[in-house]
Amino acid sequence: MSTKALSIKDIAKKANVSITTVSFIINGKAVEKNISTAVIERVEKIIEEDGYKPNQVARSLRTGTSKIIGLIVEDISNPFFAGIARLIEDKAYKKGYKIIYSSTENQPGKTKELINLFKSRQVDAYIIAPAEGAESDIESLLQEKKPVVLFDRSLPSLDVNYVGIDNFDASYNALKQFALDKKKNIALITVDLDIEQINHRLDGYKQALVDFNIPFREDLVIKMPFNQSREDAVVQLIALFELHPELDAVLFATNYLAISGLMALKEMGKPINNEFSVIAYDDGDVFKLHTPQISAVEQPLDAISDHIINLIFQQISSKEPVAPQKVILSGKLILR
Amino acid sequence: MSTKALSIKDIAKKANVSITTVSFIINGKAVEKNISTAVIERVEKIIEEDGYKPNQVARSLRTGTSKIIGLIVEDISNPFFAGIARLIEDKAYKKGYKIIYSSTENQPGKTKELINLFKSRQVDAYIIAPAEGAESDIESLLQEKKPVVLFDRSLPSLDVNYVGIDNFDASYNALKQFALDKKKNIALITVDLDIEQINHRLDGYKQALVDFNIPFREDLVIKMPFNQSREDAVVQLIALFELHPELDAVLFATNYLAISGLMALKEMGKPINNEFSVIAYDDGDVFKLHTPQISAVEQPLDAISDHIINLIFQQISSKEPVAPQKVILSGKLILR
DNA sequence: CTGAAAGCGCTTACAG
DNA sequence: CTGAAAGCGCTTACAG
Repeated sequence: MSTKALSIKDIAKKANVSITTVSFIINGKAVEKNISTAVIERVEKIIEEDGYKPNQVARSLRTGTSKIIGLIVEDISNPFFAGIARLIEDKAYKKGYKIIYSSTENQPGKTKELINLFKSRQVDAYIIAPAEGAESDIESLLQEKKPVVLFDRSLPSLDVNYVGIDNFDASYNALKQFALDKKKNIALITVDLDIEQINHRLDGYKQALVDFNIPFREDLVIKMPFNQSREDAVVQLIALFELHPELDAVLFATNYLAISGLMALKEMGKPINNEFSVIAYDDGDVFKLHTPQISAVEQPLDAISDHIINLIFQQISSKEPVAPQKVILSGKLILR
Repeated sequence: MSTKALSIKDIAKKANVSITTVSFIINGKAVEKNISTAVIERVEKIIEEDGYKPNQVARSLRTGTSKIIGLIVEDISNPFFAGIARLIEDKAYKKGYKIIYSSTENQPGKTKELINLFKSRQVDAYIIAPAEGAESDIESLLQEKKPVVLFDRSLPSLDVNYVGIDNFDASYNALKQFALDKKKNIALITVDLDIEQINHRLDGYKQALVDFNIPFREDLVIKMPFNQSREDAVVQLIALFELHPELDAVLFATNYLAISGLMALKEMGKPINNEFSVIAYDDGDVFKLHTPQISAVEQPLDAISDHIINLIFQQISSKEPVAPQKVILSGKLILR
């Protein structure tokens, strides 16, 4: 019924105490401030009965904190980011924090815009999968001593917390498997983004070729345009597979590229078997249910989220600056 | 460098005007308030150069609005909700609004908690896929004249905006297809939630059986526990399929149940073909890439998000109360 | 043991 | 054409 929310003033009046007293009680400082038990009980009863909830906005303005964590990713609907978002939300919620998110679509400038927007909302901490060219924006956050954790993509030039998998290693292991299977013509289908994670996936591929004595061929590393439509990707990949009938193995550097690739193969009627194998980054139902099942590099979502949240709260709760940590987990090669 | 953000006071001082003047300029009321062009230009230059951004928290406290929309869903990592979240984010962003989200996991009480939390943050509008028993919480929002749009699941007892597909119709059409294919023993695999959307999916199934002269069998409607693990679901479904070798068609009422079902079938080595067909709710890559491809009821994510956002902004921008609308779209049966 | 008052950074009715 | 001042709902240093 009440169209207007209760304020601390209303509670104070009703309880016949000052708003100071109510504030101390709300914030659990009643004992420390020697408020009498009688008063505490009276006030708490009124708060309970009237369903009073402190106005967080006023609190934010006064304290400079918001209990909100900003999450900036490339695309919240990508299963990898959506999974991380879900797990982070859960863990943050348990500590009384909420998440506000935004997708950058890798648009340059969007990261800066989002950070400014979040700043003006007094966001307490930032979890960011940085787009290309986000260094300076994140640098400014660090200078202001804001808690920041990057994930998925590191920015090597910055001394900042990071959680991710060893992409070099993951690619290397995938290639090692191909080498064991006597593959000779192994393509890497990747994306034309100059971000560390993607670069490492390429580096691991190259190093493995060297170590296993497979000649590197420039024309077997395909960098697909990032903002390409699904349809265009499928067309391009069909052309690729037709152009290179000698291919006997493919590593896809992202889950959406793998999906496009599988669609291309399905359309062509080209089977996946001992003569033609594929491995995809980021495991998912689609790979488990595919016929045949698709081998994949699984990122440990739960461990990644755990580390992110722990690093965030380490920083939030400590007065002194905490030395940034780089947490590198292992991607798990799941052979099927 | 500046560890402390600029305030309107700093700008006013630097420009040698009052904060009132600066505020008018920031809020585009300069002309209306007859501020001289010289002053406007001077102030705007300083704002630009110093990169001043108004503190949104202070603004919220003063105006009672936050330019934040609250999104409450069952699970943000479910592809359906993640897709909606992405599209809504985009459309809201263009109007200067941001999204704060939370997952309820269908826990009773969680909705109330989230609404209260969002209220205390002065969220301007609510987009909710309501869990069981959320009626009274949403009712309280309506009484406070907050903009609210429900989606995915309607609450028939409330006079509130809603966007969703015609689930009765979608199930009916799926069953019609099965009838055309001369199916006789058609199971519905659904979830044990008493929410409208799920009930309608069952109702459409039943009505179609009547209309197409197929006997209804209680034992072919399987209500799986909502919070069941993937593994348990697969075990239960394998048992089901073994118990009912006479089954010749299955309609899965949610995408995750369909995925569990496909895993069960794969594990059993039971093929999907003319003798045993399936249709799934909520299309996705996993169904397109499956061998054979799986027919599905596609929800038009883009149209759903468009309607949600339009309804939200209709309410936000109008002074008078707007009559609630129920937008019922069609699910599209994609036969493969 | 408790309260009056300042102040967080804005917006806006009012005054001139 | 522009400014001083009140007030949004809190927290907290200070006073008694």
